[in-house]
Amino acid sequence: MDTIRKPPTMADVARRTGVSPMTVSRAFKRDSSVSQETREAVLLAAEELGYVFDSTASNLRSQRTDFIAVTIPSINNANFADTVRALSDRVSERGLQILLGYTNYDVAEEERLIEQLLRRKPEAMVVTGGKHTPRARKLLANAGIPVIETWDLPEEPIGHVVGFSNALAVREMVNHFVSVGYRKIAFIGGDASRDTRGTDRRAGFIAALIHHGLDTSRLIAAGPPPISMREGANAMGQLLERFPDTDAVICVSDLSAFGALTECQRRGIAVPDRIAIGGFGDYEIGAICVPSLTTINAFASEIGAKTAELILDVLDGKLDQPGRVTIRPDLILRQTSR
Amino acid sequence: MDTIRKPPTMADVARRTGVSPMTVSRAFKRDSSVSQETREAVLLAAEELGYVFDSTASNLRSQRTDFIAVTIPSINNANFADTVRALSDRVSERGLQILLGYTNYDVAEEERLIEQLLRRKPEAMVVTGGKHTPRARKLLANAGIPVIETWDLPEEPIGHVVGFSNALAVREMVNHFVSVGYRKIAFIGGDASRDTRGTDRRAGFIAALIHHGLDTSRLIAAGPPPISMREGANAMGQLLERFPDTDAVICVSDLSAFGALTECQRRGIAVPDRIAIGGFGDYEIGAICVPSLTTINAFASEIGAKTAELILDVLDGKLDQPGRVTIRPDLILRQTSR
DNA sequence: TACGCCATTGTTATCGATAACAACACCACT
DNA sequence: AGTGGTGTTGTTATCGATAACAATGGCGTA
Repeated sequence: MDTIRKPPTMADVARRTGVSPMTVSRAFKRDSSVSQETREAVLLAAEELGYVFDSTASNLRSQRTDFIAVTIPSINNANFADTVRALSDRVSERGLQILLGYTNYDVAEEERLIEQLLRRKPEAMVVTGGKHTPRARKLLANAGIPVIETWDLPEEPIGHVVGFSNALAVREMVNHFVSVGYRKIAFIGGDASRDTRGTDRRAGFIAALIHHGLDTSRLIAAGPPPISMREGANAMGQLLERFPDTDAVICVSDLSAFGALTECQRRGIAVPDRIAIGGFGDYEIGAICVPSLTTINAFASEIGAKTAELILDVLDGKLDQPGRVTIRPDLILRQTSR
Repeated sequence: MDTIRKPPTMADVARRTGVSPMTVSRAFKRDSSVSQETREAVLLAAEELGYVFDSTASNLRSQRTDFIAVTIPSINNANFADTVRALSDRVSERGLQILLGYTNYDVAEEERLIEQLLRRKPEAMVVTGGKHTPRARKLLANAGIPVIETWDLPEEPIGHVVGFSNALAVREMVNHFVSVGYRKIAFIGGDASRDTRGTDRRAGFIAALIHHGLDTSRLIAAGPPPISMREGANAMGQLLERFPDTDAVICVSDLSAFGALTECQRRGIAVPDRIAIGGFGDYEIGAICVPSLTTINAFASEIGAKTAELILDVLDGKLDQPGRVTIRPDLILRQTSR
């Protein structure tokens, strides 16, 4: 009859191998000083016993968890997913694991999430964006671990930064649109208060129009983030009714831009001949759809990779002052605009 | 001058509040027996000291981590992201946190990942798919925690199952296509050995064609997974050259189906008049694109929600035998087919 | 031969919260 | 007054791995 037995510990493996627990512990580390022979014997005994290494005990004693905590606004967004993937790929080579949480584009939720993640004692904390509640800032600043803000260039960074200026990127698109002759340019984005990157992009849009002396009233608020394809399509419908003479529209992301494009297709409106469309983020869909989307490549994967490098450098003690990596977004001209 | 001081512990908070560490511990739990007065005093002292609860110690002593480990093939896939989000939303209400890893559609990588995740002592383990290496199966079976296989209906489940038959779902689409008159039907999917759900879908496709006495040679292998828009477009190009008289094509996902659609648009081939297209997964893009995509809704979010409910039931001791939740995918007819 | 270095292994105390048990005060009810 | 229950707090030992230090044996070199 099977009795419910407790799972084996290192002590059990040690007994079976005829060594001390400490030797078992060393055998499970990569580069520690155990003879090849002993290590193999230990690992064999462990496999036979069905031993599974217990990180919780290791974490407490060694005061290391090998977690990298990451917050992103949404798990369903290909841009953020790309960043996380690049980050994860890079740090997992070093045995570090991503601990992921999403904020739903809400700074209050972000605060809760940050507090929860910090309890797990991660080695570093990566947050998306540079706007946080005062308490979240305080928690991060006092956590005693490297903090990296991404996808933004905050004026007063908490620690390290790997990002770009959302406002500047959109401004460059506007400059291009104006240079090729568009004058009645609209913006489709989310409600102002929530998605801070979206708000920055809209601010850059308005600033650029003012700079060119153009009308800034063509702003369509597509609801609370995330603004995806459906919201983009609806917003384009509103735009066409409220400002029928619009000759170009810039959308907060490629997803909404694609939605807007399809709405034009449904209404038989020629893109780009009657209205041009610009997106943001260089999602796969923008390169594939017909006509393909003019957009801005923000180098999502590169943000993740650079963040990983920065974290590894800090953990290795190679960097003792806050790092600031600035990404330069790229305007990609395709078929939805001149 | 600031000396580097160690972060405060419960003992520090206890001293400051004038109570025992145990009382502090209770104050940080939700429903434990501390007076409202004491709790507030403790939390105030904690806040003043900048105390952050240390999960690593709690995890070891209580033998609970409140982690739910989850493996998905790719973090960049909206279907799996939907499942994880629904799962996460449900379990986080109960203080459980998702520990996510991705396998890159590779069972060997899955094995490594499962081993790594089990070391963290999760309360339950959710895996995507029902095909695993023998060692992975053994690790899961011996882990002593609830195991839930999803997005599949394995013949010999390890533990619980929340899924559907990929083969059957595609078979139903084929049946519909045949019933409305399509006869030369092709399939676009990934290379056979990798993505097991994709392979199941192709198997269902072939079985259905055989049942109807139709030609089964129109199979396009679009490379190793993930098969996304670009691969779908390339595969459609191949299909049109190798089997120009094809009258319908079923794609392994909506992403590849959309890519295929755009290739037709680039070549001026009428959809669905000259060739019909079917997708899989009911991604947002399929509902928005023009023409909209005929597809199969596999209820990704529902899989996550049902998985969460199952986990909570098991952890509450309300379920002592393996659960098997079968999802019934839905054929959604839209504009890319009759 | 003697010395010291290196590789390998062992011993002891500890990381910080909490399970299990004990104790105390206070109140209601008989 | 005595009894029992409830709500609140305290005490002690412990979860399982490992940091820090110690010890051993083998080998090369002077």
